[in-house]
Amino acid sequence: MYKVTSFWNDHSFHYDTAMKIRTINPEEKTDKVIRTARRLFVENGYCGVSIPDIVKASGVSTGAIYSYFKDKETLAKSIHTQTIDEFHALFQQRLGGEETVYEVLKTFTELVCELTESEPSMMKYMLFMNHGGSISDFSPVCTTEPFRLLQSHLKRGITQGEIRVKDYIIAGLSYTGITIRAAELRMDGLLTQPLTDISDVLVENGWNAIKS
Amino acid sequence: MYKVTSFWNDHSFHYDTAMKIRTINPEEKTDKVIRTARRLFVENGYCGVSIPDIVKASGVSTGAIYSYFKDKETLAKSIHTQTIDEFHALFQQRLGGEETVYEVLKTFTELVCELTESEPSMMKYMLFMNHGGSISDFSPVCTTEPFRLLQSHLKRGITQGEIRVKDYIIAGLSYTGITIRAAELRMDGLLTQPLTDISDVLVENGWNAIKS
DNA sequence: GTCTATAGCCCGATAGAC
DNA sequence: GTCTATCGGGCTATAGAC
Repeated sequence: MYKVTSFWNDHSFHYDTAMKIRTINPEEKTDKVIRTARRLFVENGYCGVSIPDIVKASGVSTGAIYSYFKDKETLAKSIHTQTIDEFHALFQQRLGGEETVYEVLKTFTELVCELTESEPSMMKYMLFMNHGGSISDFSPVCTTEPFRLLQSHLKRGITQGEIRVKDYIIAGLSYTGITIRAAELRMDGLLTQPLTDISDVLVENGWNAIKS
Repeated sequence: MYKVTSFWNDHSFHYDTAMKIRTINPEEKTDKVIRTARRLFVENGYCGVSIPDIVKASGVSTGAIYSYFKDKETLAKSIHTQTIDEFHALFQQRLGGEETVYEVLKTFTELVCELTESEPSMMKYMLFMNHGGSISDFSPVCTTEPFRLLQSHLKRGITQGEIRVKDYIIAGLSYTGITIRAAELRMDGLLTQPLTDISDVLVENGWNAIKS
């Protein structure tokens, strides 16, 4: 059997009566496996990373990995779900719900810029990870919650006349395309400045692309 | 030994004296292997495609493949080079050399839109193919000739005051980001319209993003 | 629950027939 | 030059000790 637990829960540490740290517990190891595997997957692709590779890089044994995850595909699926959930949580956390469309878009760009610098594995996963059709039922990142949230704000902006582009999908890809492309080039090493230094320009260009 | 020949050369067909078609010759088979492998690579990733897979899909035997290409990596490298050369040739073919910056950018978008519909494997390769670090010295697509050509025109546009954004790299990614994102979403099945139907909108949005 | 060792499979690359 | 058969190696997943 296997189980997939939340990243952050109240079982992350156990102390015995003498307050000495016990053996690292399963939740921590699961987390370590997921983060290590995500980094390796974005670097080498799903098929390019073997379980022995993950064992060596994470320090968690084969047996332990297979006790947490039924198989390699289940591990990949956990990484997928948790990465998107994590991004969505961070995005919602920054949104109070009362913003103008412009402010929501600006928040999106700023988040992507910051995460590209601070959590490159996470952003690389979201932008580059292509499970190569081999794993069938992975929702493309652009159909997931954070992007649907963005789309609902765009629809509002179009209705209210703030946005010139009438199709909300085209408006969305036109705004986000700039931010996403900048993140891609930054992670490919073509942009040498930190993305956080140019997020204002990206917001400005994206908004010019679609505003009325 | 192995050799990599140009896609289009004068040895593609041989006729005997009675004008009956001879056995399919090596150039045709090399081409078939490259195109089949490219399609499989973009679908399943480099590591996700085995030589037996290519043998089955192309109808060319293992022995023949290894006579054209030293190994799997050499085959991948040939695909990479030829795909970029092919795109660059098509791009230059549409440019007379006397265009305004706007016309060059518009030509780029129109080419990407048309190829996304007519040669999806080629565009998928250029946009998605990530050799996962495993193959070391692959130039990222965005550092290759066609993109440098675009950049030289952008520099001119900035100097002449047609473009507001002062950094040519940021101007370039802001314009192309929209076109490229549209191609990505189309190939992921999220855009149902043919890209050729919306290329005017993409040009307009991209130009609005960077124009003075 | 977690370890090591290994079974069984398929891959990349080659050898040798034609 | 092109085929099929095959070798060694490394993979996924499991079995069995602790």
